[in-house]
Amino acid sequence: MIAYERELNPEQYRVVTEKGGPLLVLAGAGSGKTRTLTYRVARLLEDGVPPERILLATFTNKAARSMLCRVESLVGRGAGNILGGTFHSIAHRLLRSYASRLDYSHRFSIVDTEDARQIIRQAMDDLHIDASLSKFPKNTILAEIISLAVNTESTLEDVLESRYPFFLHLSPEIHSIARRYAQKKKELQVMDFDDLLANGRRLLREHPDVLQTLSQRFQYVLVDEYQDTNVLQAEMVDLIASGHRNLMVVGDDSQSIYSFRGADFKNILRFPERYPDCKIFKLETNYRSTPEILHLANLSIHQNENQFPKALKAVRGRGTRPILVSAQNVLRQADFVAQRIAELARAGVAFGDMAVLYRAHYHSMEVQMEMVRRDIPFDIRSGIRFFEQAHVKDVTSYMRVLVRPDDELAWRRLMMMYPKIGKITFEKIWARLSRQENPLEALLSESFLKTAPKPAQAGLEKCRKTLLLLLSLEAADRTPGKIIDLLLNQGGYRTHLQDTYSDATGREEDLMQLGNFSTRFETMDEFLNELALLTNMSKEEDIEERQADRVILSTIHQAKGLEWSYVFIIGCADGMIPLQRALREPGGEEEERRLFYVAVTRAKDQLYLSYPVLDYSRSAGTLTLSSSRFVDEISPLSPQDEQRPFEQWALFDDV
DNA sequence: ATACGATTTTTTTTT
DNA sequence: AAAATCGTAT
Repeated sequence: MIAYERELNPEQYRVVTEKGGPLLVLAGAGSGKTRTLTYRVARLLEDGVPPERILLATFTNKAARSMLCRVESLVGRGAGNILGGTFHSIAHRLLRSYASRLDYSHRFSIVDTEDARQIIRQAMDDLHIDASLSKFPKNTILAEIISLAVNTESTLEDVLESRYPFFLHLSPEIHSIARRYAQKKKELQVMDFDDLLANGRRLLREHPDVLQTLSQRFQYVLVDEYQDTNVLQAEMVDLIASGHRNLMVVGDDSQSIYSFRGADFKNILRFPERYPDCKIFKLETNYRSTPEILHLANLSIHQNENQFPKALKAVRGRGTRPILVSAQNVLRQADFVAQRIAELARAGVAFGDMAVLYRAHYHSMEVQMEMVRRDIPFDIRSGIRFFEQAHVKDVTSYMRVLVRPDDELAWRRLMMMYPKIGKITFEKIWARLSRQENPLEALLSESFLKTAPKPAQAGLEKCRKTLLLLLSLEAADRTPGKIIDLLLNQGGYRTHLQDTYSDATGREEDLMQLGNFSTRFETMDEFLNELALLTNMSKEEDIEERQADRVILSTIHQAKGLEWSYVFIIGCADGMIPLQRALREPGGEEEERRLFYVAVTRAKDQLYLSYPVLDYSRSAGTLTLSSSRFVDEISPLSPQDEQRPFEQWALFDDV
């Protein structure tokens, strides 16, 4: 038995022991939100609720894994039957079982952002819309527009009007592209990320028997990071919880930072309206940060209008005041950060206890270079997602055609790696190939080769050889690891890597890692299907990574939920945070302030805010920047002010 | 006509 | 650093 009363504070204890019904938990930063949630699940299990009747929706796969892990160690037995994961992965699992209900093959596959953009580009080609001629939005932007319309459940016009007014006059064309895109996805039997949610909800909405089964099954539904849900996700949750109405949502409206992908923190603000009988709990005791850091955080977030009133209460003793550093330029800023990190390290602080946070990846360029120069070990929570890198997509496209010979996107990628096969030649080859019962077998036949355009034949022959090589593997041996090995050593892919990239060795190592990673999956099919939903090779799980003592460089978004003793927020200039571009969005300033709040509340002991006074950009030349409005609006009136939230330092070269 | 290499631009955040 | 675009070679 767990000694709940001793291990939890009274706020948390009340939440954990509350019986059932709709519950809204407003959990401030560092208030033990995850702890509360895991103890609650443990408590349910101890009360005899079967694990398979609990649904736990989280924001990232990592959060789900670590939470279930903690639950298991609490109750001392497997909690593996709990359905836990991101909304996308939960929807994915439902759709695998019920795909036929929505007129999809149960073998549908998932396309990632890049694939989706490709399909949209094809849709534009089909409609003879040339993006380069007029000032027509590029496929990337179109993908965003279409996605946002789905996720906010609004019309394309609404999205255009609020976020892209300068494209409003093109709405008929954009509509036809969207329609064509949907049609193509259907033909290819693929779903994009948004389809997973939209179809997941459709399944529950339109198939009462499915809803009946699922809503009866899930006796308890728990949702983490509720402030970041969008309309589709919120409704899915409502539907699934409709059977037993034991719905607990946990979140912090002040940390809602994902509106760019449709998240609507009105879901959390209006939860009490949707569930008038709900009970509201607040967790406001902060165990993480010093009172000085919390003072700054509270001052900042109080500038926002739309929120539940709240204030974090510190339990820790006094620390040092945060410091605002104005540096002459980005190089000086980088120099300061690296210098300070080196000093702290010499004073005995572990590298792993320090982090540098920023609004956008490119803000960190100079810091990265300076860290390399000084030999400071660091890890970038990189912007480029592992599974989206070119070499990973290259090798997985071979796997894809083996599993699904009609996978056009995979074929396209695969063939275009060979010489003399570009966009047009591929179209020609595919026009013939796709008519065949099994494109893979057709390609392997000698006779097919002759029908291909002359210049491409040599490349195609190589392609054929490589595929034959892969097919020569025994079915049981046809694993991702083995395929990668063959491609590198006999398929000529190693040469291709070396010819194409300067960092070929690093990429080769990535591929070995990918091979290792794939062994977690039972079948190659499963591996490929899950791939699109993964962002990173869960570094937390690798023991090596956990022990690695490195400074973390991360965007604020990716830092959510994490904490460090020493935190440097760089680029605290107006235009960087708040980011100029984000201010144009409706509600942009408040969202950016929440982002700032998230960044500030990551720090446990010491917080440094820094900004460059001069910045250089190719388009605008040299610019003078001023400190962020988020800093200015809480600035002390005088340096003697006892309540001042930060000290000020200035770093300029001697003149 | 097509591929491919050189050149230019362009960066928010993520499932 | 990667993608989009442009110009040239085949």
